[in-house]
Amino acid sequence: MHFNDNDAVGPLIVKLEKLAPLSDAAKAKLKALPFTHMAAAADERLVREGDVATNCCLLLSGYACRHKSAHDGGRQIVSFHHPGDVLDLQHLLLSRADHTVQVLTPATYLRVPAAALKQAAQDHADIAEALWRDTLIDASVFREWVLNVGRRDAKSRIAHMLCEFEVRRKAALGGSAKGVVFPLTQEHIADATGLTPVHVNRTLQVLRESGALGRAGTKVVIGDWAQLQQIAKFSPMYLHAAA
Amino acid sequence: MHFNDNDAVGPLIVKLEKLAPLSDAAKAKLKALPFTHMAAAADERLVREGDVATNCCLLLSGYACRHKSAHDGGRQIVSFHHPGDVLDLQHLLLSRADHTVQVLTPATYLRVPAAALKQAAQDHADIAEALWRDTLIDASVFREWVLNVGRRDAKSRIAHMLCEFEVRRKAALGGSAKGVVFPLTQEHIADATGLTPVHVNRTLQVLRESGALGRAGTKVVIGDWAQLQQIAKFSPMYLHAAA
DNA sequence: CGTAGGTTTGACTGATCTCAAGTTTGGTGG
DNA sequence: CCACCAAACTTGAGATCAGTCAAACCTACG
Repeated sequence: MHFNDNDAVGPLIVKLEKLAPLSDAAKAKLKALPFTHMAAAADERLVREGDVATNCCLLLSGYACRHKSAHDGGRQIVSFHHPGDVLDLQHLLLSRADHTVQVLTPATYLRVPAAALKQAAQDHADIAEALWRDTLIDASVFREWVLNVGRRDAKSRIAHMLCEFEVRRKAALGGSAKGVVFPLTQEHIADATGLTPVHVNRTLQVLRESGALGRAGTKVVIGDWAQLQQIAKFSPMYLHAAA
Repeated sequence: MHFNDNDAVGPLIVKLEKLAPLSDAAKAKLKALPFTHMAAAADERLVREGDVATNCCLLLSGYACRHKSAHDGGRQIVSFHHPGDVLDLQHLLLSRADHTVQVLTPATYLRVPAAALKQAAQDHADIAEALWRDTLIDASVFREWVLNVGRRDAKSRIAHMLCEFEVRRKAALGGSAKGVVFPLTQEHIADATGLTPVHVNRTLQVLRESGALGRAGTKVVIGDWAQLQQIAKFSPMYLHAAA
């Protein structure tokens, strides 16, 4: 199922041009990349911790996360991903996956052989720069998560995680924050913040009482965006304008 | 104080060759890099969070760390560094520092203009690959830290952090684990693990009682390396053989 | 409607934090 | 070599945040 219509890799080019200017030759190279359109059901795993990964995935629709497991079975989500994100660029140079990639919702994505993308980066310094910058921003976000999980209390920790999610969602999809529904269960939030689902539940109640958050059925929604950022002491510098 | 003796960048070449094979042309390019020999007193900051950073630092001797501050003043160390490490490769492509770089001990390092190193990477795909791989391993280590801080209890958390430190120290400097003295205060350990110094103190006592750790004056030393790894459930896969 | 997954609640436990003294250590200057 | 000092480490008691376990309760969806 190899297409070569130019539109399919469009989201990749859009993404990379935000990171570094691309020459026409580089864009042509990207358009010539082999790829496969894929669909994933909710909760499907794209890569498993310990696998040898030979593909990179460009998320087209839906949401995904990356997570690791502690020895006792505890799960830690280390990042969330939005449409347009490349999920596993580290597999260009590190073949053994140190974490699992899993979609949260039904999703579609483009699967590109890592070797082909790596070759594109070797041939075009501007492609390499864009991809490299993307991975550096990734690393900056991980650093912030270490701080978030290590040094903030439950309330600001959850608020901070949701702020980041919203800023990145908006960068990918546009729209305004008010009323945004997060595609997350309380268990996802717990796994991302290093808290238990029970404590997340209680903390969300507090955040709802203050109006910072609201609810849409069973899902969390933003109530007051300014207040949520205030509670989180959120400052998006660490995203390096990936936003 | 610009040298051009070939030996000075030797540690950089040694480091990068562990990450990717380098052509002779690439090595020549690295040897021609402009640099300055620097010395830092204990606790000196090389880069401050928020700075525009225009240099990269290759640590020659001594130890360093990177850390971020929470709004309430809480400090979170996000990585430790050993001789041979490049401290801030992210500044090749992200000019604004999202964290502080600080030495732990008196140290010497080579300061290289980021622009020159970036140019070297653009001219030589093998240099780019080695540097990129280094930053990807960095990111993998951050993911492990998120897990460590988010999902392990104080005892295994501290043990895990010390295991990583020792594996990386050994990769940089060689020698055996038994009796290794960590150049860390209990406050450093607390800042790296998201615990308070008081609780670190109490937990270290437990680890000493079991024999996993010992002491040399006021500093922590490894008592029983196998037991320490067992307590941490330490598995070095995430270091991607940076070890 | 029935069901499974997700959420909520209560009561209790426990790990870690806080604050506020001490005590030891390692370096420094006399 | 000793006395002193600052930094680092220890200790205790009490407070709290977050975890555990177990049972209900929703709510989306087939």
